[in-house]
Amino acid sequence: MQKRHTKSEKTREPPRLEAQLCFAIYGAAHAFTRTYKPLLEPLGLTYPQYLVMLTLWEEDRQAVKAIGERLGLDSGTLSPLLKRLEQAGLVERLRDKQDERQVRIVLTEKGKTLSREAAGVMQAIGAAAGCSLEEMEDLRDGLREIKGRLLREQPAE
Amino acid sequence: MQKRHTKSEKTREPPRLEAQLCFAIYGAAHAFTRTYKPLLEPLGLTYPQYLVMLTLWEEDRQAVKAIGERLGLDSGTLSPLLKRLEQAGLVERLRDKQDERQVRIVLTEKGKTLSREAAGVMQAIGAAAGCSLEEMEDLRDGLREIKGRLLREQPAE
DNA sequence: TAAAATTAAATTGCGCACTACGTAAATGGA
DNA sequence: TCCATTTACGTAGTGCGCAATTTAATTTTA
Repeated sequence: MQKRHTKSEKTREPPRLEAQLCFAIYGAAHAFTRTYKPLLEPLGLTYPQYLVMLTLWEEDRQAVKAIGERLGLDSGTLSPLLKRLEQAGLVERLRDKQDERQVRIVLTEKGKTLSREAAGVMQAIGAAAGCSLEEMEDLRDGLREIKGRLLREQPAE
Repeated sequence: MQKRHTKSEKTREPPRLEAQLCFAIYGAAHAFTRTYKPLLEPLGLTYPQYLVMLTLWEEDRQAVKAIGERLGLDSGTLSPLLKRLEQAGLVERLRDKQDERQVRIVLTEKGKTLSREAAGVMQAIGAAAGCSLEEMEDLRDGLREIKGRLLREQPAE
């Protein structure tokens, strides 16, 4: 497959595979967001907003922290994002009565209704990816695996 | 490696799997950038900057457009990024004499030297991911595959 | 109970990433 | 030659994503 090295520099040995994996994961992630973008536009959602809505459709009234743990995002990212969802009328942000440090994110009726429309998005993605369910499962598992290993190495900081 | 095929793929039932794949790719991409971040910090590079440098170490004097095609980025993203690399003294931006629309990105000595230091980063990533070469290859190929399908569906817009 | 430590969100600042738009240089007719 | 079109970059505005700091509420400890 490779044809154009050993030209002038042979100093570089095999960073190629590592680099290729970098490019692959980077490109695949962007490919996902690009594919979703036109599908989500009619719903008025960005891709990260869609992911937040997915977690809320699974479980309503979550605290910001819980959403952040699910998606690997912190309050610096979520606070403004959730405010935009609130402005769009999809969620409300309510202080927890028991622990007033927490803000619970609650779906509005409009937010709940949106999940029906979003069902079509999921179908479309499956079609665009041209994946069987087993392919999706394999990829999901492979990604979870490498993600898990990457994140477990570091936290011992 | 994969043995997870519990046949019975007709269960078109839940959006769960689609959601899980979303979360997986999203999380894995972020896990990559987070793992790289502390390793790249001593080099003064962000992850996207590192990817740009990788392409330049493979081939110097590329035009902005060529780099963009390699990484799937456009000039709106690359122009400010390349300016920061220039300010860091790693590259120069030179107008092409033959076609003055193009700006060629040229490694400085400092930029070339940096590739030696970066070699250590690549080792560290392999270790952090705990991956064999085959695993990395499999994942790369799976990602390329799905990315290719995603991007080929859309452009017929 | 008061002080200290911990925790949850929000805020700030910087760097991507994309869309839309603008400028200038090359190109391709008539 | 002229002029419309295409191409290569750049800028502006919006929205993530993260680190560091701040504010406020809760828990711990003395």
